[in-house]
Parts: sequence; structure tokens; C-alpha cells
Amino acid sequence: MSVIPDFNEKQIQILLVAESLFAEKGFDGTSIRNIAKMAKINIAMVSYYFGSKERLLESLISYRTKDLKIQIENLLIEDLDPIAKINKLIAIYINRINTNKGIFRILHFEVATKKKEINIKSFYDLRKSNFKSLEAIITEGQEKGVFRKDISIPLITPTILGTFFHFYMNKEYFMDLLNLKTEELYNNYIKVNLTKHIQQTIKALLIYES
Amino acid sequence: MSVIPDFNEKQIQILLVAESLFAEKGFDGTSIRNIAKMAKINIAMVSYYFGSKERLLESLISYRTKDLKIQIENLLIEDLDPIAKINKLIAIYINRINTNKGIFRILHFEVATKKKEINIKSFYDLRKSNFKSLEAIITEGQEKGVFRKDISIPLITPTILGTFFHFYMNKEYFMDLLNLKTEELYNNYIKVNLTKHIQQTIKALLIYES
DNA sequence: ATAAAAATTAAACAAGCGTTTAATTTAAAC
DNA sequence: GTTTAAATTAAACGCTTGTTTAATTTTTAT
Repeated sequence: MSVIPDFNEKQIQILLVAESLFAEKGFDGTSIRNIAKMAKINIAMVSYYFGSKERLLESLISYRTKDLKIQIENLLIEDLDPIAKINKLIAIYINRINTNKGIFRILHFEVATKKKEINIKSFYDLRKSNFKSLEAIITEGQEKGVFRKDISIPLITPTILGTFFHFYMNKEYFMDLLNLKTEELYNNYIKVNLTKHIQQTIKALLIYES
Repeated sequence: MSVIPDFNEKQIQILLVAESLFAEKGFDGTSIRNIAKMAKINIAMVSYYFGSKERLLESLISYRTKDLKIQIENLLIEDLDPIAKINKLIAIYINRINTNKGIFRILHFEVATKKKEINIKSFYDLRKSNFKSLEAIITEGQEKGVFRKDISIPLITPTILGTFFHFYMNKEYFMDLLNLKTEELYNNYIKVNLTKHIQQTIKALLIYES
């Protein structure tokens, strides 16, 4: 008995098209006619299946966030030293966002402006759950005497995700600055250099005594 | 002889109203009628003064970014030790964005989606200039033997600004997580704790030997 | 095969959009 | 004080928006 509605094939097809358009042009910048045309359906089908454009967005968010919870919880029970755990957490974060670019971009953009109206509870729960996992990992590291005691755990996530997002949202600027001439080089830079940078940053923050 | 157009009082009044609405509801989410109503002008005045809605946004960006360059360049010639200089740079960054919330929010949101069409050269120049300043400060610190030699300078700015923005863009979530019950407490947390956290992070990153 | 339910369609709806027009008022220049 | 330019207005333009309607086709169940 899940509270998350199940979607049929047609609905999922619509959700996927909506995801790519919302990510590219924003929620307000995308019309139902855009979606219908790209998904090769009648414009009435969106209202028929989802009720409204807003509820389509809500459906998309719950569709995408419902299965993103497990991965990090599994990390908790792995037998790794604290630093390795944190590094793996960062790698999971970045990889996950990278393979779900669309929905994360939408969440990042729309939740900030539409927050009052949209049901983002599932997203909110996901964040809370991830925070608890991070807290557990850091506390473990502190008990083992590896991490500093005076760490502000709530500011770790902004450091990880913020750094990544800022890089990811300013793609053009950084492709120019770092002389990355193809999409592939840019993505590879994220996977190798940026990930390493963030891991290094967090490690320094958790260990370095001032 | 400035290439940046001068705006009269009426134009500035419109720009300020547009800034607050674009920041709150996004560019696509704001209509010219919204702006006209709030600014208590006729809807035709926007076209009359700026030509179009897009050019209004361009005008707003150049109006806001034209005087943001000097502050950081002055920091270069101050007589401070490298760490103090970096700390001051971070404080300047955060304070500046905090007192120009609106335009930075707009830039962050719209530039990412509209980048092809909008003339954001002034913003681009500002970033390049800031990067050069940062590079100079870090190189100085390396020559004095205070900073590590293997620092990826292009990834310092994403770490500073990204961390800040992620915190700032998810206001509601962090007010809840950190139990900050008023706007004032939230802003104070940014000024004290978040700023300190970012300074600490960058310091650790620049100094800590792995 | 028939009846009921679900899916799909084209068309229309009113409302809002950015922009332009042409007329009028206000200000500046001489 | 008259002329010229700038500012402001209400109205309309054509177009797009999200949503609903009512008719039709397709699928499912009996």
C-alpha cells in the first residue's frame, strides 16, 4: 500500500518529456502544448492524467524522488573507515545528481520560487533522511577520534552540493575558464577533478586543526 | 564616455520593481502588467523605455553589475597576510550578494536558462575580473609559503559561492533544520556562522597537507 | 456480441501575454 | 506664447496560455 501513485506507461512517457522540458526551459517557460507535441499526445491528456500542469510537476517530483533514498542508507552499514565513507557519500551524491540532472535542476529552480504551492514533501523527506545518514557517519568518525569535534554538520551538505551545483549551473563559464572544449571533457572534469576537489575539501574541513 | 546607458529616475524606478518581481517569481513568472501595476505606470512605458521585456532584463543586469567591480580590486593592494586577505574576500563576497540578493538570484536563475539570448557580457566580465583578483591573492600566498602549491584555483569560487548559494536558496529548509525561527536569526546565521564556516573551509583547503 | 469503462480527439473557452497604435497631456526650447 | 519634443494614456492587436467540453474511438469485462 504505497501513498505514491503508480503511473502507467503513457503517464511515464509524459513525465519524462515534461522532465526534459522543465529542466531545459523552466516550469513557466514550458507550455502544455510543448509537452504534448514532444510526447506526441493530445494536449487534453495532461489534464486527463494529472489534473493540471502544477499537479504534473508534483507527480514528476514524487516519481523521481521515491527511489532515491535507499542508496545512502546502505552506505551506513558498510565497513569502511570514516574518511572512505565520506568520500563514497560524496561520490554517490555527485553521481546521483549527474544521472538525474533533469529533476535536480527542476527541484533546484522551481522549489525555490514555487515552494508555497507545490507538494514537495517527498523531496523534503529525502533531504531529512540524507541528513540523518550524514550525521551518523560523522558522529562515527568523531567517536573513532578521526574527525574534529566542533563540526557544523548542517553546513557539510551545502558545501558538497553547493560546490557541485555552482559548477554545474555555470557550465558555459567553466568550460571557457578551464578550456574544456567538449561536453565529454566537461563531464569528465566533474567526475574526476571536481569530485576529488570536493572530497579533499570536506576531508580538510573534518580533520584539519586550526 | 560610458558604454553603459544612463537611466533616469523613472527608468530606475521600473528597474527596481522589475528586480524584486523577477527575483521573487522568475522572469517568465513575471508579466509586464505585474511590473506596471506595482510601479504604478502604464504598461506601455516598459516598451517605451526599454524596448522589450528581454531588454528590460538586460538593462537591469548592466545597471546592477556596473559598479560591483571596484571593491575586490582594492583588496589586492591592502597589506594583509594571505589568510586574512582570503577571509576578507569571502566576507566581501557574501556581504555583497546579501545586499544585492535580488539581482544575484535573477542572474543565478535566468542566466542558466536564457544564456543564449541575453547580453550578459557585463556579468561575464565581472566574474573574470574577480577570478583574476582571487588568482593574484592565492599566488601571493603560495609565494610566501603559506598556501599549498597544488591548489585548483578555478574551484575555489564554486566552493565559496556554491556553499553560500545553496544555503541561501534553501532558506526554508535550513530555517527548519537549524531551528531559526525569524528572518533576523537566519540572516544573522549567514553573517556569523555561515561566513565563518566558509572561511574555515577555504583555509583548511589552502593549508592542509594531505 | 453487448454493455461499460477508459482513452483519445478536435474544438472552443476565457484569460493573460508582450507589443503597438494613435491620441493626448506635459515639458522644454526658442 | 508658440513650436517641438518627450512622456503618458487607453485601447486594441494577434497570439499563447491552461483548462474544459462533448463527441468519438479503443479497450475491457461480462
